Amino acid sequence: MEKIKRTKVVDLLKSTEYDRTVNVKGWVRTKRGNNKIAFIALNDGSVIHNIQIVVDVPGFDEEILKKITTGASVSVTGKLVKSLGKGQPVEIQAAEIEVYGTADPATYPLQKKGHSMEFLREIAHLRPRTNTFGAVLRIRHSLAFAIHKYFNDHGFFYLHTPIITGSDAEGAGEMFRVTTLDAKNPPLLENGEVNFKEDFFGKQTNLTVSGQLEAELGALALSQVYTFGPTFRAENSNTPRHLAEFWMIEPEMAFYDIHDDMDLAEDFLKYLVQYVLDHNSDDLEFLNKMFDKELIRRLQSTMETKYKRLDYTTAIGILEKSGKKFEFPVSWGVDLQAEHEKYLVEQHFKKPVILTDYPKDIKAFYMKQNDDNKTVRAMDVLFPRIGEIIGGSQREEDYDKLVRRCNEMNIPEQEMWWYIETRKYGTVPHSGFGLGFERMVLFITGMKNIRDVIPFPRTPQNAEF
RNA sequence: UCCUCCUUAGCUCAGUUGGUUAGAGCAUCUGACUGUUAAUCAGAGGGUCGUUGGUUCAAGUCCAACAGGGGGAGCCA
Repeated sequence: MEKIKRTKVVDLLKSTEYDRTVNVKGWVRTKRGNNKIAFIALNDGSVIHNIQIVVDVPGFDEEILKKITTGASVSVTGKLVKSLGKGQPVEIQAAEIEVYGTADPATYPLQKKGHSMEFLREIAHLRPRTNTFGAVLRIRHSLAFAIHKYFNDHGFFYLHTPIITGSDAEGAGEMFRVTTLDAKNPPLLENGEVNFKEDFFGKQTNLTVSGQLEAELGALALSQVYTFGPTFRAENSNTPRHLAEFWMIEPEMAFYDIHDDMDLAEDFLKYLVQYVLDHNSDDLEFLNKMFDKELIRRLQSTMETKYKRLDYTTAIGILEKSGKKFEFPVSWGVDLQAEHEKYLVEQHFKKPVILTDYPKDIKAFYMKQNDDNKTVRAMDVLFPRIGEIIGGSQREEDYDKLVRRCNEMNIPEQEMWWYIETRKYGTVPHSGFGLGFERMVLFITGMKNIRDVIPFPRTPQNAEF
């Protein structure tokens, strides 16, 4: 038989050109039947659905059919026909089957039946072959693409900020050290401390915790830039919302005040949700059915509503008047705890909330100071189920105020000279925010644990795959 | 890092006040069935009860330490 080009399952299922010979390649999900007829559900990851292969058993070598078990990889050539059974539009009547790789059923860990997420994390090398991870990974891709598309279509430039950074003053958490020094025998100074002058870069370096400061440099030249890259936090965080290695999106815009910043954040989030609703409906329906019956409705409701915007001081008033007993008592000046954010978003307003103008003492040094000398132009977007999904602010563009704030917060001015100097030459008002990519995937897929929305999660005590 | 719960077959779990030979469903294997839909029906195999130590005549069951995992909290995105 002449060689026929492979067609993906996603295209075969949409095809109405019946009775033509096609070739499909993929991994067996199930085989069932008897000694006359067998049905193989084949999946190639192009779509959540399988294509059904119909096998006339007496016409095939028994040894080949024996190898076709759950997990095996095969190439099937045959006639694409309208399905005789219910449940699928088309099926393939197999004429030729080649087995690429077998999967011993006695040891292959993936069964036809569902597995717990905890078990699947232990077999991260195989879990992409499940329906759930296929759906999550396709949605993750869609979201990444939509992010680039949104910014590209809005005149932003993709700026690549460094992954290895020489500054440790960003204040966004513990950092991973990057070094080529011998851990057992490092060069020492006379006082016994490690001599980092002999290290690869001639100074202490770390993995980045944020590309924001560098993104600001880009915005102060290109007007609108964004970063989309990996970030690293060496915090000992063991929660369903934290990773040691995660991806972050950080747009930074010159000539934007905090209101422009909030407008962009809200429009951006809605665009991403709508993009996935439009392009991944099969995967969303699967997740909605299997994991989270409210998922699609919740996504749609965040599209329809306008996010509630209010300042920190007003929010504190609402919490104080709520009459609720919080584990952490509320008063002006405290940082909002998860329980407080949950109350505001899920009980009081019942919609996403954008909180602004936080006390300066609980926020970073680079945020623009308000005239009240108490608060800064920060804005956090709080989502149901997730909590803080975006953190952003208008940046302090005044040279003297920024230097004063650095001194107050013990930020080493000499290390940050390049950042501070942008306020000396052609400074402009500007703003930006950071979106945790995995938290967005978490929200859109309805998954419950952030370890299940990234292919290879990095968490404390876990870097197996 | 703190609090809390869990660890029994390949997977998901049950296992009584400590008491003979540790159970189920699914998966796997064998057989039956001419169109199945996470097929169905019948049968079979499969366990050092996370590890180490202790209490006891006797430990899957009680105690301790350690390891791994879940949930909550903090840190944050």
